[in-house]
Amino acid sequence: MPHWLMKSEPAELSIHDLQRLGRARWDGVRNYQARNFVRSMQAGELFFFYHSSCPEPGIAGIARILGEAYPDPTALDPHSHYFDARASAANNPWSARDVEFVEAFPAVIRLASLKACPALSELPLVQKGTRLSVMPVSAAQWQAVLALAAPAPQR
DNA sequence: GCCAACGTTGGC
DNA sequence: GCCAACGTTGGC
Repeated sequence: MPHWLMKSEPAELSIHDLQRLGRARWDGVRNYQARNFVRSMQAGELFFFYHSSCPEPGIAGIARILGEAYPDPTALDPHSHYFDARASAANNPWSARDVEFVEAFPAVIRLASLKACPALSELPLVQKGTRLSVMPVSAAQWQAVLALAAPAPQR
C-alpha cells in the first residue's frame, strides 16, 4: 500500500490539533501535481504529517486517509484563504480528503535530520527547490523515517 | 524579514 | 510557443 507525506502549517492544523479532533478535512491544496496525488490516494493509506512554515519544521506524526476524494469546498468560499474565483460548484478543479489521527511522534523529526539521512535523499521534501506539498513515500523511505522516529533504546 | 526557487499568468 | 514579470512557498 502506497505511503504519502503531506505538509500542513501547524498554526492552521497541527498533528496535535488532529489528535484532539480525531478527524479533519485536508483541504487547500492548490497545485496540480499535488492535487493529482491527493486524488490518487486510496482509503486507508497512511501519510506522514509534516509541519511547515513554523519554528520546528519536520515530520510530526502519522495520519490515515479516509473515504474518497471530493471537491474542496474552500475553493468556493469567498471568505476562505483558499478561495479560487475560477472554481464553481459545477467545475471545481480542487480536491479535499478526510483524514484521521494515527500517531504523534514524541518529538518532531526535524528537517535537518531528514536531510542528513541517506535513505531519504530521493524524497522530494529534501531536494533543493522542491516545494511540493503532497508527495509519495516509498516503502524504504517510510521505514527510514520510522527508524528516525524510534531509535533503538539504549542498553 | 530575506531570498532562492518554483509555478502561473499574460503579452506577443 | 516563448519568456518576462509576478506571486507563492518555505527554510533560515
